[in-house]
Amino acid sequence: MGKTEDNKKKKYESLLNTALELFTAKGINNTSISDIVDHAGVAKGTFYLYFKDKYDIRSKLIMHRSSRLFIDAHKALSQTDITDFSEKLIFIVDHILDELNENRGLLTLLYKDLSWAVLKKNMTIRHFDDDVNFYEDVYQKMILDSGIEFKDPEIMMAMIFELVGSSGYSSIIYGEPVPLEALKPHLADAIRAIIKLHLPA
Amino acid sequence: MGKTEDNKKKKYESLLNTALELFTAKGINNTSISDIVDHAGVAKGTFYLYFKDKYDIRSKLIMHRSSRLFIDAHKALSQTDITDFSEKLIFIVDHILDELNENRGLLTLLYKDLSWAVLKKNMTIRHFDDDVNFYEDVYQKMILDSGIEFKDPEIMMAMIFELVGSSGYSSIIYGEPVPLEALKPHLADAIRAIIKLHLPA
Amino acid sequence: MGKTEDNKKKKYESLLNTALELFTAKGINNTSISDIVDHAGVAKGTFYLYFKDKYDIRSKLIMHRSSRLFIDAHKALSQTDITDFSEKLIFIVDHILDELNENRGLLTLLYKDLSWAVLKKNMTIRHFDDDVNFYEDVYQKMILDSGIEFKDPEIMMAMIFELVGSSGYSSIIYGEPVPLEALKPHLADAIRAIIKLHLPA
Amino acid sequence: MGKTEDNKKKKYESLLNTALELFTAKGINNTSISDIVDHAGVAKGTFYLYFKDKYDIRSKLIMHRSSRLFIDAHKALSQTDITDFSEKLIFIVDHILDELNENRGLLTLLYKDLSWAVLKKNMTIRHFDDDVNFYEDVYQKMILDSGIEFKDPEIMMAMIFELVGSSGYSSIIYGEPVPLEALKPHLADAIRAIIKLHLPA
DNA sequence: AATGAATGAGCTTTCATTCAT
DNA sequence: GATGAATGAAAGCTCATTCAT
Repeated sequence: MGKTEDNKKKKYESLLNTALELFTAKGINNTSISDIVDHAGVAKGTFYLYFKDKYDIRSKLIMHRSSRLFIDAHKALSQTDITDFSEKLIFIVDHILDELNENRGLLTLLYKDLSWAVLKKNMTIRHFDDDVNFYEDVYQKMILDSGIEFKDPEIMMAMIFELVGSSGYSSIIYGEPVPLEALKPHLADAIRAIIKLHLPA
Repeated sequence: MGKTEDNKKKKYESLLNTALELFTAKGINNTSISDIVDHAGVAKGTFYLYFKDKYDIRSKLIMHRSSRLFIDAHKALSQTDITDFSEKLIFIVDHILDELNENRGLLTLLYKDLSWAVLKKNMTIRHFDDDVNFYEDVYQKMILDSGIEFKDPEIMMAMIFELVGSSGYSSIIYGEPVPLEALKPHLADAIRAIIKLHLPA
Repeated sequence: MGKTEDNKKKKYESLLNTALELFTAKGINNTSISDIVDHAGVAKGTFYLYFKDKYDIRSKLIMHRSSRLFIDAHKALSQTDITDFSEKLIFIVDHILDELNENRGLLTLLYKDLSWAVLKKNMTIRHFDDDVNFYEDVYQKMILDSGIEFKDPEIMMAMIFELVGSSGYSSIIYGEPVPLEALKPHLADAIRAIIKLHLPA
Repeated sequence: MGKTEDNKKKKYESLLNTALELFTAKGINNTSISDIVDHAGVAKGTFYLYFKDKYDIRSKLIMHRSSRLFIDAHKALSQTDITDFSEKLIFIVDHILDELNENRGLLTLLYKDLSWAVLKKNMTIRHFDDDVNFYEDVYQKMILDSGIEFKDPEIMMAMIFELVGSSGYSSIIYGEPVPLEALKPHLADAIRAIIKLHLPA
């Protein structure tokens, strides 16, 4: 890799990381591009070499970071000996919720703009070498491995995703209706119940 | 009510209604206070007599409008002869989703800032004479009427609320994972399953 | 006139006058709105209360100042006892050229954007109380007074206007093909010749 | 011509042609050097190897293109059997106006910065092998051929040039005071009248 | 000669807020 | 209470120019 190429990557990543910090700390509305470049130590014009605007860098961040959440959860799962499909999914859910609980800034960033629809559409774009498509690479493989022929597996996944995301957000950020640890078993029950609804007759 | 009093109310409501129109049409970020007062036909200074800022008027709007959604749904329910608790809840859910489907601007406004936590906390403030507290006035009464002693009724309601809100949003706005009409039966099944989980042993 | 009203007029005129000074001194391309408001002693936002942008203030200036040139020339004419139509026109031309020769900044500002087409179209708008429509108020009256029924009087006027404006500009700014005083008699001859072409058969 | 030499010429001309396209399409103020190099397919730095700035490339363009107008007109003239001096000039004028009418972008580019003064001064610089000096190579030869000893032939030419340029611009761009075809005979008459003024006694 | 990443001064424009009337 | 002219900080964005490669 040439010196220039190297430098470019450095600046690009510096901008991404800085933006994440500021977005999670102050929110995107209160973060200006001047803020970002100042903290990243690059000139203002440089920002526009890599990103269209604030919302461009945000969406790149969201996709990259949400991918990482799924990858991490999946890695952790592979080091357990859980075999049941439901329990696998619950493990992943718990793992992701724990990570978000540790990093509430990230949760806030992701939550506002990450629905199942957005995730599914964008997960196919690999922003970095290690981006993964959860729906295709992980979820569908898990279903295949389970040997079960679910009815409407995508709707099933979408409902679980929305339930977990939305309830998890409320629980972590507001402690409502109960704190995360208290919510988890209820979520697990609900997930099992939703999966059961989609088992073949 | 005096003439002055009358005039005050008029200006106040003009501001509220105009803000709703503009927020739903252009989003809150792209709506300025100048926009609001211009369209409302009052002077700029007048805005500050009634509201602290843009976010103040928004939160007042959200509470008022979400209340109305529940009131309308509940009124419609009272004109049916549905008696089963699950079916009542499903009726309310369908009714609200239909209204939001008709008014997607409102959905967008409400969605980002309306979680179970916010709703529960704010529903106790009556902004207008006809505001209603769904959780206390409607939901708890429905439970009482059902004669069932649910386990953790608030967690049950919260999960249903988050599942419906989040999935409904994706479905209405993006058509993902399926359009609203196709989603409804799946949501109904999921709601019944969640309720079942909370039936007394 | 109220105090506020008075103040408004003051600021508006301050902006106009300052803009003229700067445009003539540095050219419009090298004059920023910051420049204008700084020199005019008003806040930046104030500029936008009165003008859309730099080009809006320019066009208002052009119309106002070109009107004044014609008014001044006409006033001066009325204090002579010239009766012949051609000589009247030549007097006006000389007078205007002399004024522009004294104020080359104004000439530069006017020249690039003031054609017969623009002048005719805009002269009907009265930007200030004393704006005058040269074509309707002055020129047509002069024709009437002359008692002559010219062929195509508008084309005649347009050609004279363009010839004088364009040659005058070159002469004043570049001294080409000859300095103004040397050019005047040639222009006078050409004007008489053009007028002669439009005399009735 | 070596390969490198060849390549240089190619880049230079690519820049010139691209600049002309963009200037005529969007105006010089709205054309950036980035625009030019992007469309020309060369690197940004390369621009500065050949031109000082935007205005440098413009003035080179103006001279080159205005030369071509006169060359083309003169070539066309040589294929007619017009012998009279006035009619020759009128033919050239008509020819140039027709070309500019077909290419209004070029007209706009030329008009703002092309007075008799500029033309005369710059026409002596040969930017390309085929550049021609209208004043020296064409006009003075035409006068010689006519056998007439005009009074002040340069002033005569300058006035005709300014009259035609300025009236033609208004007519083509704004249709004022009349469209080009209607203007032509009036211009021809005016040209003949001006020439007549400069015939020897 | 040619490149194009990087710069940062400087631009236009918006807009929440104030306060004299 | 109601007004709306005035403010000026701060935003997003552009772009001519440089210079290491």
